Amino acid sequence: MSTEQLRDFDMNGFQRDLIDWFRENQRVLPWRQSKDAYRVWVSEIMLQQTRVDTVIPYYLAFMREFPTPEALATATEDQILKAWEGLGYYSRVRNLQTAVREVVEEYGGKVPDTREEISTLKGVGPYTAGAILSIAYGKPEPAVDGNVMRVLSRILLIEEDIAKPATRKIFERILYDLISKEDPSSFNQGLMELGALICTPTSPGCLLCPVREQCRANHAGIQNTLPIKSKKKKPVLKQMAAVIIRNEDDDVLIEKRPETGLLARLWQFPNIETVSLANQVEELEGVLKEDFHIEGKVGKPVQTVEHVFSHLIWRISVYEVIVKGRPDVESETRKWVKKSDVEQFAFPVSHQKIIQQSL
DNA sequence: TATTCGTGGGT
DNA sequence: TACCCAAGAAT
Repeated sequence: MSTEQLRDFDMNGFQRDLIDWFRENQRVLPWRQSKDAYRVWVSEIMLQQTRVDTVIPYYLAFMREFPTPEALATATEDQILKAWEGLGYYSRVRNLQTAVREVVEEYGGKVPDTREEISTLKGVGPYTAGAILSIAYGKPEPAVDGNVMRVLSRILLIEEDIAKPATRKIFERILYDLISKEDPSSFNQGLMELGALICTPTSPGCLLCPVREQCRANHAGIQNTLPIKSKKKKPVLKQMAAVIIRNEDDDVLIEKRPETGLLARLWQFPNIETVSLANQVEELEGVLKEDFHIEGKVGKPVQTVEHVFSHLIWRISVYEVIVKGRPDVESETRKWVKKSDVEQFAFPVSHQKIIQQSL
């Protein structure tokens, strides 16, 4: 044991109390019914920056539709995006399929069990690698997520800024010493479970904590001031105009978003970012004329949808244009679909709202 | 390293 | 309301 932060720390007592607590108090969750590496993998990808309660129904449906690496490897992109619709961070599922295909082709369908190999897979970063290795394969590898940094900041009284990328490595180094070598799975999951149920961001339940005796922050009475975390900047507001182009036969025009970037390859209603709210109608009509060769007045917005992302806000004024027949605007990324068929396509939540209210 | 990538729930 | 937050990774 050479880690400075672990001097005079009761490692054995901490491991024992944490693991005993986890074995007794862990939640019953779908991905805990087996330690199959593929199932663990899917759950860990879904759980990135996403709450357990949100993930559960998606996980159950996803495993029913893609029960094996082979099933996911052979699915279409439209299928996997539809399965992910509403979960957010859609590159997760595209990366997951890319990685699963590599596992099928290069590893005979068996998820690799070394950090070196598993870390080469798309979408598998330091946390996910450690989670799969410890939970599925019982290896003593750290899995440092937000819970772990918060919990250990308090337990060991560490005042590094956990918002900084470099801080994660500090915890990883500590954990290579601190992690239980007998049950790395319960130890890692126990840290996260403790963070989720007891050692919460605000008002931690120290009176119920199984490791309060080992907690330096609790002894010092400063558990509410940890962890140290610098603040993020506010999201930028973007004024948008979207248009529902439809005809008298319930045909609707939709388009596919660009290959990369925000909401990549999801479907949407044609829309633009407008320079000014005052001239929004003119801007939209100009684009309809030049880009779609559709003449006509868009009138007043039929609804306004606001959607908040991590780093920006869309305030969307939704217009409607009725056309005759099906103007020939189709291409690789634009198509006419029956209103009743729209549900087959994967849309971002902001456009799901448009569908619900106006379609 | 800082930013880009969603969404919904909690306070 | 206006934040903050959640089992992060890619760029």
